[in-house]
Amino acid sequence: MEYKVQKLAQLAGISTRTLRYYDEVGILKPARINSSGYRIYGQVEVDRLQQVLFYRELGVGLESIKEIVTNPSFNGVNALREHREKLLEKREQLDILLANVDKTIALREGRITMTAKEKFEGFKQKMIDDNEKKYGKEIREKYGDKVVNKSNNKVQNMSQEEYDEITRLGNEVIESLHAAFLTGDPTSELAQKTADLHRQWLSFYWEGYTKEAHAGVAQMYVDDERFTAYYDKEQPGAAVFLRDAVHIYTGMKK
Amino acid sequence: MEYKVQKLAQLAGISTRTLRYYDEVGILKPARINSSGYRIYGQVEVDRLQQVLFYRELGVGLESIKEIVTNPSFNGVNALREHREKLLEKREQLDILLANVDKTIALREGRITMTAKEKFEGFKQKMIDDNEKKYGKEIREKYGDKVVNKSNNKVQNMSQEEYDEITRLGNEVIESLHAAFLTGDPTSELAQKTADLHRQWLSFYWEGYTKEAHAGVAQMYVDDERFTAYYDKEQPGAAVFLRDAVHIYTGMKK
DNA sequence: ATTGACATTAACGTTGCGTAAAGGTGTATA
DNA sequence: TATACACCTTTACGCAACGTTAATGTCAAT
Repeated sequence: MEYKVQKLAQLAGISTRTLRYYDEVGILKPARINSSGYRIYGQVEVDRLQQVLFYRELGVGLESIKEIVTNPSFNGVNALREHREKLLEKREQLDILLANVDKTIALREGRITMTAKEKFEGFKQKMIDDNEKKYGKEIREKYGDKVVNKSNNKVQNMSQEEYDEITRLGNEVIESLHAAFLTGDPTSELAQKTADLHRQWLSFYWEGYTKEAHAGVAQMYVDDERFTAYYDKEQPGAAVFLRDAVHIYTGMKK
Repeated sequence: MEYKVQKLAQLAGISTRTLRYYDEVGILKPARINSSGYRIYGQVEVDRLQQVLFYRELGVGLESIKEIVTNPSFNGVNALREHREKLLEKREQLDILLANVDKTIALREGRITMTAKEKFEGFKQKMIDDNEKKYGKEIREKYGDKVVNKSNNKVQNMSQEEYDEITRLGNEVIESLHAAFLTGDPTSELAQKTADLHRQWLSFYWEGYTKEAHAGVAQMYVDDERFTAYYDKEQPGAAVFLRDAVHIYTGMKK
């Protein structure tokens, strides 16, 4: 049995364009071309097309399909396994997106009144601007623009609740540090709790928390006098103490 | 503070091409163009860009983003909700793909040895070909090419186990029909069990089982003499009996 | 004056076809 | 036999969101 494009197309439930395209990219060449230049397909091609469509339904890309169907020695299962991995990745990505979208919707339709929100937006912007003015350049040099921007974006899209929460956490860190400092022992339970609070606080600004980065920031509190001044304001030595506590907390203590 | 493309680009962690593209499609126009034709962005544009990138990270399309950021009255939350629906659909699609891929992998790496498998592939192909030769045209006319192709594809990608199972089921239908026919009552338990077996058997070939289609096929067994002959071979009247049983089973009995 | 970093526009490439447009082929019918 | 009509062909733009040359202009410093 021989078919021209349209016959084969409706046999397979696809368009003639698709068949021509498959010919063009070498996925499925017709058995022969007749004297009028028409594409003529035979049984072999029908079978092959069936394979192609099967893989296509699984979402496999045409390039991979081509490898599978043109290369008899090619292992279809392995290709499928690779494909599976890609699908899994995509789904994870989707899940992350969905979580963020849900979160954003929840925050946006939240209980922030318009005027209060506007004022609040001003605060946030000020917070970002201040930070940029004070530390912008160094921080950007140290961590790269992307990280800083992500952080700023995060702040900008924060809700009142989140803002309150982060402020509260910030105060808690200070209070906890104050109490822990009095023990004089960075390994003490209180000091470790402080380190943990500090981690939570940081996590508001950072996408992916890592121990290394945490330890790095703690070290910066000692190296950069502006930070040192902030933490040492009421208790000289508090910055060093916090760094030690965090280094122990993160297991970065040499 | 004013920025040219590169400054703004690295501030935002994107490419200059992206900025020019956003200008081109009207998502983010520069504040002004200087005498040399350079794009100059100000604080307003930085803020806007931050918004754009925020929505972009949520996977929102540029068209929607454009609506959101250029139209102050536009409701961002609603756009997000729409977007959320799209994401959910995508994930469902992905899940279906994944399930099918997994299934295929499991079947392919199954216990069919190469030579046995090849022989088996031959059988399957023969089965498809025979069917096409016998009933192809009519069936295709009645149910459309897509349905038939899906069915054929399904058979072609069946494992030995599935093939055995379907053969076994087919026999079971015949045996059960034989026994039920002796009761003479299509409403009898045995007859209804036969109808159920028949449903299971059909479901191997069909994607979406519906009562209507089931009833239709049963009717065809009576209308088409080739089928009638097959079922009536040992017991004349069996085809009609099966149809009646199925019509009762599916609730299609007028 | 030259170099080097930065800017510009223009235009193709990516994936898998849909959708014309412009024109040959095959056959049934007036 | 002319013509209509269904079917075939190639060519090529369009989609999303930019990446990637290529060719060329601008600015500040050497």
